[in-house]
Amino acid sequence: MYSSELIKGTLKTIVLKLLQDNKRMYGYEISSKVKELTSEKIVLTEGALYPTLHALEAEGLVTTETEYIGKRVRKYYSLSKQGKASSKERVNEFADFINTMKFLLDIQPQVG
Amino acid sequence: MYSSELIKGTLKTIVLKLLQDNKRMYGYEISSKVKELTSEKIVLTEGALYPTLHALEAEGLVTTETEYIGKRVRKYYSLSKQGKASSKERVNEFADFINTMKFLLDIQPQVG
DNA sequence: AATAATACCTAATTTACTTATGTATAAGAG
DNA sequence: CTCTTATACATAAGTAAATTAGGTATTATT
Repeated sequence: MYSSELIKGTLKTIVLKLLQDNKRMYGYEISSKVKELTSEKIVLTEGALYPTLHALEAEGLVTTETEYIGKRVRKYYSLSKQGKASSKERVNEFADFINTMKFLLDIQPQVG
Repeated sequence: MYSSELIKGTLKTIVLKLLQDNKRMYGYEISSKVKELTSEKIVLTEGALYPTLHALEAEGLVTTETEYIGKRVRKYYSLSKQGKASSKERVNEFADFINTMKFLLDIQPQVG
């Protein structure tokens, strides 16, 4: 687990990228997927995730569909057209940022 | 210039790393150096930098010496022993974080 | 003489979280 | 068959780390 400061500001980027790869996901699924993909190094708390999803919807970057599995509700999120564009932009910006930081912090790519 | 969210949480790491490379720096110099090294992609605002330097001092990670250049004051910062250790830790953690994020966001190292 | 650069500082506000709490259904363990 | 864990959503209060905006003063440049 990384110190919480580090992850700050990357949540929206992570969510948008996952939605780009998976078309349609619900909150709990996003959180599980990130935990799995990062071997629990990055864990999205519900208190951060749900408000972020609501913000993305308010910004028009995602659309939602509610479904019922039995009596249990699931809210699926999909990228809108702007969401797809925003996702690419954000990932590119982050990639650029990584390069700048690697240079600034003199981080070498590890061999092996 | 990156969106301000991205840079969040990296300020202390950047400052500690610069102090590790340069032994002794003053606030304005740190800010100028970062601007220069990143071609103005990362610009530390004074409202963020000075409180951060004070916090690092309060945490015992840096020590200070005040000098006068003519009548103008300069406050030099140097890493303490703990500061040096903390600097390495933070840079390593960030390097690890970068790798996790590259995987998660499917970022390829660019050729050329 | 006016402006820009150097050099420090802090207070009010905003942002993006964490922590805590709440509701409810479904599955699995003992 | 009851208890715990997992699934699945949500919000509210508090906190940390910025931004924004202001302030002071010296030195260099136009």
